Amino acid sequence: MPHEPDPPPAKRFKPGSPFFRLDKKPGMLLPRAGHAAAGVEAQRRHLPIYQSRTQVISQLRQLHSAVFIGETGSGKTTQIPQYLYEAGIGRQGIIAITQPRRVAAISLAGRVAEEKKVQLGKLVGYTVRFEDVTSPETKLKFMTDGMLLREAIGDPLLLRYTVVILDEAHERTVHTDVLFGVVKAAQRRRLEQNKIPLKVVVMSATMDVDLFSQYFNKSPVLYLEGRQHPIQIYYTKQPQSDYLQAALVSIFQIHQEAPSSHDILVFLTGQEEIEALARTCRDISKHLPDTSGSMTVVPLYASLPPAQQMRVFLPAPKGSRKVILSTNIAETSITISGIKYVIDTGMVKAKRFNPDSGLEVLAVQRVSKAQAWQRAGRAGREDAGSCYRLYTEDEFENLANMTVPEIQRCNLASVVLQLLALGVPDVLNFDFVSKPSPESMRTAVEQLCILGAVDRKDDHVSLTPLGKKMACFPLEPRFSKTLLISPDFSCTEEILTIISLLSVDSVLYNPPARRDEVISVRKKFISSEGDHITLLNIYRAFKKVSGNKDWCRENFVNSRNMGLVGEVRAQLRDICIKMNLKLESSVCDLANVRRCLAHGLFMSAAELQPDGSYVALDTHQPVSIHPSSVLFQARPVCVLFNELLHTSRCYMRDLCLIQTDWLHEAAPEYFRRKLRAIKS
DNA sequence: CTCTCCCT
Repeated sequence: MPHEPDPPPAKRFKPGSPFFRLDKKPGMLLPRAGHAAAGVEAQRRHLPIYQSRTQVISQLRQLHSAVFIGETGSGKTTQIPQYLYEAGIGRQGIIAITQPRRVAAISLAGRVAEEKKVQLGKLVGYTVRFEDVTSPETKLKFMTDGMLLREAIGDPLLLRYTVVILDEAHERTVHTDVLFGVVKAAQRRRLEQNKIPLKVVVMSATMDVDLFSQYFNKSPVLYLEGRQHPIQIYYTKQPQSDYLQAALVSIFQIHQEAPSSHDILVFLTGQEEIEALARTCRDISKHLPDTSGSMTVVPLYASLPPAQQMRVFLPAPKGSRKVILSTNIAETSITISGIKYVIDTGMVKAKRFNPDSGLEVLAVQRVSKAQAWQRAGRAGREDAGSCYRLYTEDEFENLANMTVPEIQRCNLASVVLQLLALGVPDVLNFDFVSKPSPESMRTAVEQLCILGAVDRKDDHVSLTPLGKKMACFPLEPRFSKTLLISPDFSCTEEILTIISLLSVDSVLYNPPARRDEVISVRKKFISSEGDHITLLNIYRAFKKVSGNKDWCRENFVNSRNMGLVGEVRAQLRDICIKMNLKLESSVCDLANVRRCLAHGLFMSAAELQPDGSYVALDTHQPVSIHPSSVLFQARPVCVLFNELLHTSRCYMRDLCLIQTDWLHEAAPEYFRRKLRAIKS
């Protein structure tokens, strides 16, 4: 290398402030409770929240809406629902507690059922997609936020519920954000109609809850202290130009100095980076003197097969240090015990949405302060820990306070369709906590118009009969549309399979280290008609061996995701049957299947240009075939794509070969307008 | 010449 290497950043660490939040708002300040004893009841009494039980109950009795700030370990999520129930608040109906993630809903319900000494599914239950463990006796119901939203379509006033607790509100998922508006409207309308009132409780782990409080008519904010152990924060003295190099140096500095039982968790941005750093760490640790002890490097990201993901929970061999290299999956979704050190690169890969181009951009960007605190917190779950931030304190101060809510970063077609199905009178002016831009709302309405899901007269938007049917499917509008027109092409069974495959994470597992093997084993499934048909072939082969796990391993198929495909397919098929859709199969005529796809997905099409490049027909922007596509080497004249993703270039992912004239027969008016737009 | 993460 021509340049002198950067001096190791870890040498320049200086101690920062320990992890104490001094900006506590007035409210209920609780002393730290002693250590939890055995016995479920005793453990409940030892939670920090227990000592303010009476206050919490009396507040909740009086208030229509309340906002809680609860630190990690405060016990808010398991205790507040029980306090409400035990105090007889909202006994006429059900207390719903929403979670952004399925596993959280399931495990919390299990925990509370244990505490109440009842069988799960009786008094305490949960509802997530594909699983409803509730009964008529259920009064405390943990559910995913998406599930409550689905239920709201049939019951916009949420009349089954007397209390809705929106937990993890700081994460600002689209579902939670839409629910804010739904529960607020339900609360108001129930009051107007003299129905049983709806209590709303918002729970957040971060301090900046003014927005929530303002939104719910300035409802009071109550503070609950947690049981987070102190975390020493370190910053670098100088900004780092290469966060990977900085991470590497920090890992080995800790490795040289700390006892081998102290595990390290490193936050990185993606699979490729993680696998590369894993390789480097293993190489270096092999060449260290024996005195420094060995190192067990474990990669962690979502597309890893389940068996490999489980490795993060296994203790390292005696005398070896566990180093986990993870994406933001370890920020919230997966909790690993024994982490003493967190190394935060300060970077994350995240999606942004450009409403003008309709383009989603996946880019490496800086985390928010809230995210940085979340990452640091992963070091203090059982004991005091340390967090090494690979950026300066100034850089930290310049980070955004909160991550931009997802609703301002995604395509809103589904959201708008859902709101219309809920009977929201004026969608364009829906009362969001954080408004998405008017352009992205307009883009969504326009997309739904083109699909025939909505009618627009001046500023009034309404659902068409087709749109009403589309909203019944838990799918993106373009997919429900494709499914609904599939009987015209006598291929509903094939479309069900393809859409299920496209709406879960990829069923293909591509370990970079075994690339040649993957290519040779996948050959037998590949179709010159594109990725959709290739996926269909894989699904059919999977069915033929009845989902055999060994077959999956040999063929680099992710069996968990493939299992999910089966569940999604069964659910969609049930909805089709309820709608009296004719379920026919077009086993051999796959051209017919592709023609059906063209009729539903015509908005995502691209055409080959004379110079060999591609242009998206909707936005006219230059696009390229993603190298993972089976059509990467081919030069198809006209294709559909499942997704546009802007990374190093603007890539089309999952392509399907089609004929250009199918597009014109599918949406003549739309393409006539597009042509006029090109000419002018 | 390559894919953050959830969810109905």
